[in-house]
Order: sequence, then C-alpha cells, then structure tokens
Amino acid sequence: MPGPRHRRTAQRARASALQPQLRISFKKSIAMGPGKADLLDAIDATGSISAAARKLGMSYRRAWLLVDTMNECFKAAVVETLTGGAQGGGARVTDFGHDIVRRYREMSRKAAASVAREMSEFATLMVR
Amino acid sequence: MPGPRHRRTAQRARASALQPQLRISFKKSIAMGPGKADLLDAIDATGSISAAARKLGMSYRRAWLLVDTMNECFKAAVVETLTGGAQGGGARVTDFGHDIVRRYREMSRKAAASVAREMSEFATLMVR
DNA sequence: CTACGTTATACACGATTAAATATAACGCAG
DNA sequence: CTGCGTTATATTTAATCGTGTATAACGTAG
Repeated sequence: MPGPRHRRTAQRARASALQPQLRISFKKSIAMGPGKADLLDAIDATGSISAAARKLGMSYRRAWLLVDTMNECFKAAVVETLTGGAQGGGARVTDFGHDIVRRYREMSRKAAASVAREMSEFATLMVR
Repeated sequence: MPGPRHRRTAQRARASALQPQLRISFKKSIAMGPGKADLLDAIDATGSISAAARKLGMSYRRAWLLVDTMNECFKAAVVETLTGGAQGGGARVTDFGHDIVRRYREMSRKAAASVAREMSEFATLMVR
C-alpha cells in the first residue's frame, strides 16, 4: 500500500509567517521592502553599513548593494556615507531616507490592517 | 545645455510598476503570489500544467514546482492532476484552489486600494 | 498492441545570486 | 608617518535557481 504522495513537513503556522509582505518594485529592482527597511534601521542603530551588515548577519557587499539600489531608485540619497576619520568612516540615514522608511512602514501597516480579517481566514486554509 | 527633455515613453513609470505586491509567505516558501495566481489561471485556461507553462513562457519543471509548493502549503490540493487518457493527462484547479485564488486576489485588491493615495505620493519620491 | 501527450522525476548545464577575499582611498588618532 | 576601520570596488568561489533533456508510468484512441 503506497503512502500518501505528498508528505507535508510538520510546521506550525506562526502568525508572523502569514503577514503579507509589501514590496515596492521599481523597474526590475525592489526599491523598498521589509529587508531594506530593516537595513536602514540597523544603519541608524550602528552608524555604518558594515556594522549594520554584521548585525543582520549579511555580507558587507550585500548590504552595500541594497543601499546602492535604494539610492538609485529614489530621487535623493537615502543613505550618506563618509570614508576616513576616527572610526574609519560611516553611514547615516538621511532625513529623506527616514521619510521613506516612515512612509513604507505606514503603508505596510495600513495595508496589513486592511486585510487582517481576510488574512486570518486565509491562514486557516493553510497547513497547520 | 541639455537637450529637450523628451518624455521617456520607453520607461515611463507605469502605475503597475509601483503597485504593491502582496505575497503570502509560509515558512520559507511563498504560498501565494502574483505569479502563482497567474499560473492557476493558465491551468484553468489550458487544462494542463505543461500547456500553462508554455503559455506563460516557463519550463514545465518550474510550473510543476510552483504547483507542488502550493499543494504543500495548503490544507487541501489546489491543483489535481491526471495521467494518461485521450489527451495524455491534464490538470485542474480544484474548487478549493479557486477559492484560494479568489481570496488572494481580493486581498491584493483591497490592500492596494487601502494605500493607493500613499502609493501615489510615494511614487513622486522615486526617480522619474 | 502501438502511438500519443501528460505527469512526475532525475540529471546536466548555464545563469544568476550571494559570500568570501583582496585591495585602494580616505581621514583621524597616536 | 603609521595604524585603524570604513567605504567602494574587483575578483574569486560557492550556492541557488532555471532551463533543457531524458525517461518511466499512465490511460485512451486508433
């Protein structure tokens, strides 16, 4: 007797796992998403791209590319950097960047709230 | 002296480029997103995974993996398949699958509508 | 029985992506 | 001047992803 064809890995569905993700695409790249917002927070907290990358467990190169993508997508710089100096340099989220993150997070919150009921119903249709 | 600022028709920022994408993640995989919804539509229209893949310009393997991911993520099958027979077999979106797509599309629409104003404001902050 | 088109799977190959490593420029501390 | 940590970039290496190809099982038509 053959077993079920599709085995399902036991997995509890955490509420956060079912949160809708808001991503703002621009041409082929993603201008803003949850990962980039977190990176900007980490740059705020640490004062440098490299420290933010370490904090988030990603490579410096990857963090730098994410910053570069953001700076390319928006009208103005989201992150400003300095080289040299006492700490070797650093990075800083601009006022414009803070505004971008604030707007993004507000849109995410609002969009998620608008479908909160539907999402929780949807969640009941997924493997628990 | 810059030349005439021509309207960049080729890369004009279409509204869809800035539309938020709703993706419903589950564990590490994406249970439902715009691509998977389109695939289910194509399976509806063609009656098979392979024809749907051809219609969407993707490999059969990729389409099959997307279907498999969906079937794994949800409580019940989203797509049912048959092998053999007059047409060699085929695939069919289940009633459950239709319900999933309907719910997903409704959530997408509602979420996008809820932040439509904020999105258009946000768009003005991006490179034109 | 044979042919056909599809599902389901496996494998090889290339493309894309990410990480790891290396290096130069920078500017201040010492 | 030298050392340090950072930015920015290039190069190499590894991992992931996607396609293409191949094959077996399947069930109906002919």
